[in-house]
Amino acid sequence: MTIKHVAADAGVSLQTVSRVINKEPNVRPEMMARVQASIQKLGYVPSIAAQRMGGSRSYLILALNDRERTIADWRNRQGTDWVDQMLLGGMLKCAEHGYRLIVELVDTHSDHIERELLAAIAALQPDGVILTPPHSGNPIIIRLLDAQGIRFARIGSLQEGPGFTLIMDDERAARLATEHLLALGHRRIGFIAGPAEYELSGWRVTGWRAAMAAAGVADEALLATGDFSHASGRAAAIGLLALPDPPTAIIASNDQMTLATLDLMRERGLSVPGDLSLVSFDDTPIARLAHPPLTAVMQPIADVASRAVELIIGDYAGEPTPAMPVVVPAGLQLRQSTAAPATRT
Amino acid sequence: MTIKHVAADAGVSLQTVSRVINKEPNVRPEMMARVQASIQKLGYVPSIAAQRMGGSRSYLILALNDRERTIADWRNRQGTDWVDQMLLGGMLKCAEHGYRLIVELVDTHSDHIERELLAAIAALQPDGVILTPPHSGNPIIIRLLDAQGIRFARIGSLQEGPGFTLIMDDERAARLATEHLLALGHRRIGFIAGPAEYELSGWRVTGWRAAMAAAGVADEALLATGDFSHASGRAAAIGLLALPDPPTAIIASNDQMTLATLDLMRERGLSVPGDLSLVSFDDTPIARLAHPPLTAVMQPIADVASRAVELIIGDYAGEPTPAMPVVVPAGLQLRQSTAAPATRT
DNA sequence: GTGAAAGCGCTAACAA
DNA sequence: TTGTTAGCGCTTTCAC
Repeated sequence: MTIKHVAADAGVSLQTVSRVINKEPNVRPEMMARVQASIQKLGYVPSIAAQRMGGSRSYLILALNDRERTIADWRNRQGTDWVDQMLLGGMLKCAEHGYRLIVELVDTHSDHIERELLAAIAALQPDGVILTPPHSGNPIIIRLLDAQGIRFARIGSLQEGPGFTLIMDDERAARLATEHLLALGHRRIGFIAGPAEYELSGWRVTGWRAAMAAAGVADEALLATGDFSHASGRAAAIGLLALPDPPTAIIASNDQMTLATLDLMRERGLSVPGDLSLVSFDDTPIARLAHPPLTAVMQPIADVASRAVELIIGDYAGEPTPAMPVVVPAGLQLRQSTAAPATRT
Repeated sequence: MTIKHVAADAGVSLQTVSRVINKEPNVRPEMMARVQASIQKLGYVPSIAAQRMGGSRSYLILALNDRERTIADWRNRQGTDWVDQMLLGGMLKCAEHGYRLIVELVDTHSDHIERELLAAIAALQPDGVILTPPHSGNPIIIRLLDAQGIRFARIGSLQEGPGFTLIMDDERAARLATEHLLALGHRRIGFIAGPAEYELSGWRVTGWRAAMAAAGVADEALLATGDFSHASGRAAAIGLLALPDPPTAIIASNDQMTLATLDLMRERGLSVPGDLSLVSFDDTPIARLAHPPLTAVMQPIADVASRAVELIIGDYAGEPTPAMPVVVPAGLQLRQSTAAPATRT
């Protein structure tokens, strides 16, 4: 079934069929109806390879993820569902417009990152690329994509430069989380930050700092840093709890580090939220399956991915570009890991 | 960068470059080296769209999943990582061979399933399709793929017919699980089966039945059925526990139903494994994050997906086809939800 | 062992 | 508004 069959069946030229397929103007309604009837009847669907060859779009969008971290998450099976949420939001939005989303893994730290990316682009010739952290802040990738003239969306990066930028308002989310704890009566609220490699690590710290300062209880000693791993979260928690005036609540920058803190408390025979309130970031399945279920900042990954696809596709239709960055609000999911602090003696 | 540039740079014809790319014979080693040097130098990567247009492969493999169930899993965020494991095994294996894996969602119950599938095939012209349950047992899909002459692998189906078939040895796994409980001293072992729509539901029951019969403790009253949902698992568990001679252990056919049973026990103030031993199926993240962590049958989804890709790609190279079905062993992961039964008074 | 030709299914630029 | 022509980058004939 090719465009030729349709043209023959409808008694028109190839070009007219092509125009109908691509919703181009300058086709009489009756012609259009006739062509569409033939398309329907013959079950014709254009080959994207041929469309691509003809100089049109490839209807392919690449979702670029960090290879090492993604594979580690898949192997660990700890419930990290970043990729699933990307697919939920991105793939479904793609499907609405006849696009496909292809997940591609690329090494961030590799020196041949350019080769890898160029190879993927040359092979697939995607119409757009979605960058996730830490790729979204990688100047090499950004420059390369820009030079190639490929539209791309950067999720979780505010770095200046070309491409659509989308963030989940981490700063505000961190402030909300902190204010929630302050409202419960906490004054010593520790914060376990993520690695500096991720821009959002800084935003989250900023939000916490702002809320603490506003409440007049700021103390940089309450800030620790991890690298998103369980082990690093544990180490950070140990440090915070060893302070002369330890926190009564801790916010950790992802679920793994929060869980590490929870495990540590359990080991020490202490209770959450009795002895320590805990707020997590990301709200992957692990947060709701923990005991107690964790109060957590929900990352609207599916929404952001969906918006990213819209931006990439919408651009083609000549739609106006919204102001950057596009901010998708993150919410605080209250669960059972937060409570008023125990009264000190 | 096209094949032309390479040909010009190497001082050979297009055809020779093409031969080198496709590892065809009849190219002198020195020619080959020269061409490869040019390819390397220019960073040339063939366009898969053009390759496809030229009558060659598309280097695309479709992973067909059930739309409704997959989207529900993504939205629920309960840690079901079937798609991730498919990607882990399938996508990485694809990457090794220059292929891409595209996840495609299709309605099983839809009457326009043929239209959906044909559209995807016409658009992408994939070199192969991987079918997962319940698609893998769907005669309409199987017939259609066969008629289209597309290679396909069916995971989790033993139904006769064309295509490669792969199973995870559910029957043996169920037997192992049952024998584990028997060895612990259990005699009343309940089984919550999955819906008949999934062939593997039956295999699991068969394994349990065989082990129970071999031990001389078979009792069909101990068999209940659910539909893989939490609610159905709960209902099934309630039924089993209400028996005159209730089970001291229950095996449920997936993690959701096992967790429902665990929740039920907790509600009733009973302990696992103290009052009831529990064995789960699938071993998604939820199983290891439960309290207590669940002894579970691990589904080697990544391995199976990897094998499926190998079969599809390998076939092209003229490799001999292994005997069907390809059986990938499933193991039993021992955790803390199983123990010897409490002694009856 | 190598090269020249034709054609895959589609779209862009042009002409009518 | 419609049809015609050329060409996208590659692989397949088929000659040499």
